[in-house]
Parts: sequence; structure tokens; C-alpha cells
Amino acid sequence: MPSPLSHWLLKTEPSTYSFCQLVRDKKTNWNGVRNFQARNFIKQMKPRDPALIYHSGEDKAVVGLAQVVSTPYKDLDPEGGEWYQVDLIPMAPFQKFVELKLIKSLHSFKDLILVKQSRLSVMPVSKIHFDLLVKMGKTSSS
DNA sequence: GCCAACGTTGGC
DNA sequence: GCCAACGTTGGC
Repeated sequence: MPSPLSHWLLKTEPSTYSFCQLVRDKKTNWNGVRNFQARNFIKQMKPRDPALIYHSGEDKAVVGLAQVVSTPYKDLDPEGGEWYQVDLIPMAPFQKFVELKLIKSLHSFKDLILVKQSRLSVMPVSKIHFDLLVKMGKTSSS
């Protein structure tokens, strides 16, 4: 039995929903994911799992640290389908955004899904990669 | 079940 | 603005 996945990276378009907004909201339901692969990862999330927040578009950088605080629950869609969401709280903003450009330039990140599969919006991250990204982001909690 | 056409995401 | 990488849809 493989150990459960526990570290995540969530992608968002900052003009749609940003990490700043999550900080203001104090808590949000991470909904609207309509991709099967991403959905299957959401279903594996557990309360207390840490998650990195990545901004696509303008920033193209990992910008903050958050935490899953619910088990996955239904995200109802009038179009139908079995979709899921989790609740998320902000933990710490990155003092230094970790840009995709930099991540791509480092050989140690060559297996990061963010690099290999640019369209996936919810993905697991190895603990090694996760800790490294947090360190590079210089959050106060690291 | 295959594949062409089309739509979307997101990096460049 | 363009294009690569996917995902979806629909004709056959």
C-alpha cells in the first residue's frame, strides 16, 4: 500500500482568485475544478495537508502556502458530473515569489508536474520539492 | 472505437 | 498574438 499523497500544488489565475484574496477571506472552498485528473487528486486530499498556491498568467510563480482543512466534498454542477472541492485556509505568503522561470532552470525540479504538465491545475508535490519551494519562498513559517 | 475538428489553458 | 498540449465532441 503506497503512502498517501499529502503535499499539493494548486494553480489559480490571480485575476480570478488570488492568494491575497484567500488571505482576506481567511478561508475558501476551492471549487470549480472540472478536469478528471485534477478531481482525482482533490479526492485524495486530507485535512492538514499543506498546499502551495501558484499564480498562472501575470505572475507565473508560487506565491504562498495554504492548508487543506476539510475532507473532499461535492462541488455541485448544473451541467452534471461528480466533482469535488475542499476548504482551504492561508498559512503564509511567500516573501519571495518562486517564479516558474527559476523552477524550470533548476535540474532538481525536472520531475515536478508543474513543469511537465503545464495545464494541470491540481497536482501532488513530493515532500522534497515542497520543502525546497517553501524554503525558496522564505515564508515566515519555514 | 477511431480520428478530425474544435475549444481551452497557459507559457512564450 | 501565437502555439503547444490537452481535453472534448461528433461523424463515421
